[in-house]
Amino acid sequence: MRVTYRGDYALKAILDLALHYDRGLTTANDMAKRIDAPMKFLEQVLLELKKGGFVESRRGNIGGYLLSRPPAKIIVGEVIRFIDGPTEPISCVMKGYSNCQDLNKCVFKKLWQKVSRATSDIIDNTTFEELVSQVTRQQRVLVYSI
Amino acid sequence: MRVTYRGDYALKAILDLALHYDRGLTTANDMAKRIDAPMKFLEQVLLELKKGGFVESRRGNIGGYLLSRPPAKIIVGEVIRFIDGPTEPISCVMKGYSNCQDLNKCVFKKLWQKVSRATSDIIDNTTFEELVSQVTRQQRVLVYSI
DNA sequence: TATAATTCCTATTGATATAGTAGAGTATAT
DNA sequence: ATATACTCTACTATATCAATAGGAATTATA
Repeated sequence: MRVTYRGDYALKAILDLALHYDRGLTTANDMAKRIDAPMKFLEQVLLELKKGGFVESRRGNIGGYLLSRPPAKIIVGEVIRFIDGPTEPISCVMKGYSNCQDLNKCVFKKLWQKVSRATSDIIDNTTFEELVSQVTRQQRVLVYSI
Repeated sequence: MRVTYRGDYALKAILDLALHYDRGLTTANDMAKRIDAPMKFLEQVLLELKKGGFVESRRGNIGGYLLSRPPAKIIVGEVIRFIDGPTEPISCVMKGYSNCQDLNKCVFKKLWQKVSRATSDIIDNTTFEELVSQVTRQQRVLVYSI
């Protein structure tokens, strides 16, 4: 698995929207500043996220973006796969691939399947609700420590 | 983590040598046929593996390659990192990277660190001795089932 | 109705990585 | 000598990545 800037921005964009969930729209411009992404690049990513059904948008003056589902129903693995493609470390372990002919190859296939499963266990069991609560928890800690 | 063809061939080459450990040299040509890799490409990979101290070679007539250590002392993670580079899913979790300024970014950093550790747990605890015994076990099963 | 703000859409670019291909040079057993 | 095999370097074609750019379409509001 390799997370690209697209993927990184996508996750950060959704977290940003999750942190503002139920509090109106967020513009690409504001978001870009907060997550430190080039705004025009972020726009492309947001457009993709819209096609993926993760976000909705409103055009025109005072337009912007918002989540199309509550943060609890958006899963990290789902987003990153949609943006960056399969998370498997090598194509031979991807679904739809025929079995290896050679047994020597198969021992590696098993290894990569393990890696693949371990990765999925993490990214498919993390929702943006959890991430939001992690952020707010962190912020409380910070406030106390000041 | 993404395993390239270079990495894939490197692992398969070392397994091939491990299966012939203590039984003389193996030529790039023979190996290429067995692991189904373009021979000239494999040569480049073997040269790298030599630089990495994983294999040794002998030139000239009846030359070839052999492992420079017993299979029990060669670890998958070591090889794949040497050939394909860091296995971290994103650069911000790599060693030598400064901490994130923004807390929002940090929740992802933690996530990718988890993925990174889970991956390392697997690839850094698998030796070629284990892979060899898996292969031979498999072959026994096959023989019985014939 | 004009305007400003905003999303939507597509094209282009520069850099880098990937997966080879090719060919000549060097060493060595017979 | 010669055949065989490793060594070294250069080259190429393709794809991916990370933007950058510019304008079209939409919408609230003055």
